[in-house]
Amino acid sequence: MTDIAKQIGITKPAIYYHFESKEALFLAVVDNFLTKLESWTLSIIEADIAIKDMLQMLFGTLKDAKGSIAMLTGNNSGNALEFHTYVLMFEGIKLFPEVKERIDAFYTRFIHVLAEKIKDAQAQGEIRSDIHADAFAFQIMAAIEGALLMGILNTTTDIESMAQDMFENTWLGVAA
Amino acid sequence: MTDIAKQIGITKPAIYYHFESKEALFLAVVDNFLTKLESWTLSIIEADIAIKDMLQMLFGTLKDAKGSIAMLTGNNSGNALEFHTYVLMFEGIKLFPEVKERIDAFYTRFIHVLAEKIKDAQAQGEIRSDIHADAFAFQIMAAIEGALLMGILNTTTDIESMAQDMFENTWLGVAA
Amino acid sequence: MTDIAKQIGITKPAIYYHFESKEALFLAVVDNFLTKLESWTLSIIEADIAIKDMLQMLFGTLKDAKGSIAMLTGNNSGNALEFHTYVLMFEGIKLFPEVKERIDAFYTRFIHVLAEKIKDAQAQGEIRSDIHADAFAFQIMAAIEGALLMGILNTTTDIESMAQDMFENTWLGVAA
Amino acid sequence: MTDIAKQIGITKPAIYYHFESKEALFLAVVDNFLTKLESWTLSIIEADIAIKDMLQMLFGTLKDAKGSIAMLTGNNSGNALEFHTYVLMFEGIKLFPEVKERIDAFYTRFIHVLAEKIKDAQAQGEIRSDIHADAFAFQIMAAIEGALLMGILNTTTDIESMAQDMFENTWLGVAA
DNA sequence: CATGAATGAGATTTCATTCAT
DNA sequence: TATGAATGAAATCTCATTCAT
Repeated sequence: MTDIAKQIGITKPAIYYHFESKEALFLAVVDNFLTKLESWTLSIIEADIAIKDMLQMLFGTLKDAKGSIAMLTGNNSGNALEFHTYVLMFEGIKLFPEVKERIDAFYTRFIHVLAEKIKDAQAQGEIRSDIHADAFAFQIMAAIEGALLMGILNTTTDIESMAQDMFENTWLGVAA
Repeated sequence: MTDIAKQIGITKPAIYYHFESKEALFLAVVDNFLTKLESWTLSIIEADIAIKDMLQMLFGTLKDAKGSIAMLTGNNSGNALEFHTYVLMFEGIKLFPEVKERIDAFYTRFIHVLAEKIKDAQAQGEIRSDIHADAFAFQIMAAIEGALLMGILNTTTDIESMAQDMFENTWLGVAA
Repeated sequence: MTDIAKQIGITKPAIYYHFESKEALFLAVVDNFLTKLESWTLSIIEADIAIKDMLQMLFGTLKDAKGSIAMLTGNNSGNALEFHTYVLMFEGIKLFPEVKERIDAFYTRFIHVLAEKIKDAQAQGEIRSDIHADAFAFQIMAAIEGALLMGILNTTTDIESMAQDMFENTWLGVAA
Repeated sequence: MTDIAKQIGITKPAIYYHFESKEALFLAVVDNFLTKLESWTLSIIEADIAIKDMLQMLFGTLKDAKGSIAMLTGNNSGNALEFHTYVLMFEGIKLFPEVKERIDAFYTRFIHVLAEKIKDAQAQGEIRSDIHADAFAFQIMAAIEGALLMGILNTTTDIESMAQDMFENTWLGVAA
């Protein structure tokens, strides 16, 4: 709390005027982040575009992961930010069951919507019919989440440059 | 430290007899985990088996993620373990530059070895030659890491049951 | 720290609000003492008075050593004080190089100023010219410091009563 | 105790085999030092030599203060030793009334013996009769103690080179 | 005589929180 | 709204001493 007060240039009691406790402040931060994350993600996933373009967009987010996170957090103080976003989520889950449930629901919804899109595309003949649609939706989500995580854990590999190739590999494998 | 001492049935000073500080103890834990993780992972990735079998094995780890982590940590006290393994890694990275570097090197090596396997398979005619091999290796790693992460963040979806379908989708897409 | 907090009627954390650490608090105490000691001593040594009167004053400080220290420390809780002043200085030297340097400079300056006074007095014909001036300045300082120290180590001998005789012996020996 | 055990290359319990407690060990050290100091000092002060030669010898100890202390402590690990000898005495006084009394008696005896010598010398016509003998004995002791102390506190000034001049100043002043 | 591994008691320090103004 | 100065509770760490072998 001392550090936060110092950073924003007020005193500790002033923080307590606005927030009941450290946990309440923290929850407000997580809450704010999740709200933005949800609306941003849904704006992509519920867009009325062809499946190929949607996959392109999804893999495209990897090309500017830093920019996206800076937008979501309202902070672009650089490199450590993505890392701290993960820490934020993990701490949030540890402390608040409601955060855990919300993140859970977020993913479930994301995967569900994407799976429906894929099934439509299969009906439409755009995607091979022998692909397991639910697993594929999950797989896309996992590949993107995993790539973001590895962008933090494996700084030697440059993900941003791989995003396009990953998309092409994926599309090559599922296009009807 | 009080909790740890209580758990293992000794007094706090006894811990300090064996470890210089709380951080040193923590580093020893992370170190131990990483050492096991590295040797286990390399035993898979450097096995002399067909690429299809290797992919099958890699996705197979998702089927018993809990069991694998229990083995690596020597602890099978259940559900929260995978979650805490991530927290362990994140804290380790936050505190020790050496841990960050080690994890980075681990992934780089993993991806490199896998990419070579894939290129060999392409030369052998087992995998389509129009697949971007480096991106594909990265993609496999990311999909598995992402799936593990989502196993924690999205408990509603049952990954373990999806592992086989994910493998089939993947192989369908790349097999020559 | 517990004892100090109790003595001054606050809690330990309150001390830490004002001082970074136990050492910082200790340094502040030593610093305060040295600052007062320096200004008090220089007010004597740089006074514009005859050498004989100055020597008289210097030996005179021995007559009320306890009072002088009580003044410098702002504490007159009696007997153990002089002893603790030495402990303070020794601990200060042990812990902080800056304290060592400051005390060193203090003595060097004191001796230098006094030696100049003595040389002037020799030129003036007040002090015998065959006296080694630098050594005599040092000797005065040493005799006074030594007498103060012995006031602590040898409580059987009553220094205060000897101060006047010491001055007379000294003056007898050097007066022209 | 850990440091001491490490220094002398044994384990802590081994120290406790030889000494009841930390304080007992410390007292043994102080005791050993004081015993040597007493016999060494008395061998000088009770020597059957002319007063002038005795003063010469006393001031002479300043010329090799480091050597003398190394001899008394059985340690010649250099510079910090004199300093620690003072710390030893002060701690000893703080902890053990018997040490305080012993040091007190040591000085009292020293001064008494020296004062008698001086009175004899006055009767003999070697020293001016208008010198206050008791104060002079004390003064010699104080000058030497003070010079030793300043050798530690004021390292800028080189005492060893001043020893001879101090003696000459002193003798000049008291010789009949 | 000696040791590796402890321990009880307490020292220093931290930190979320609050009081008085 | 805001602050300087605290505080209760607990965390990390130290250290003289001892136990079991």
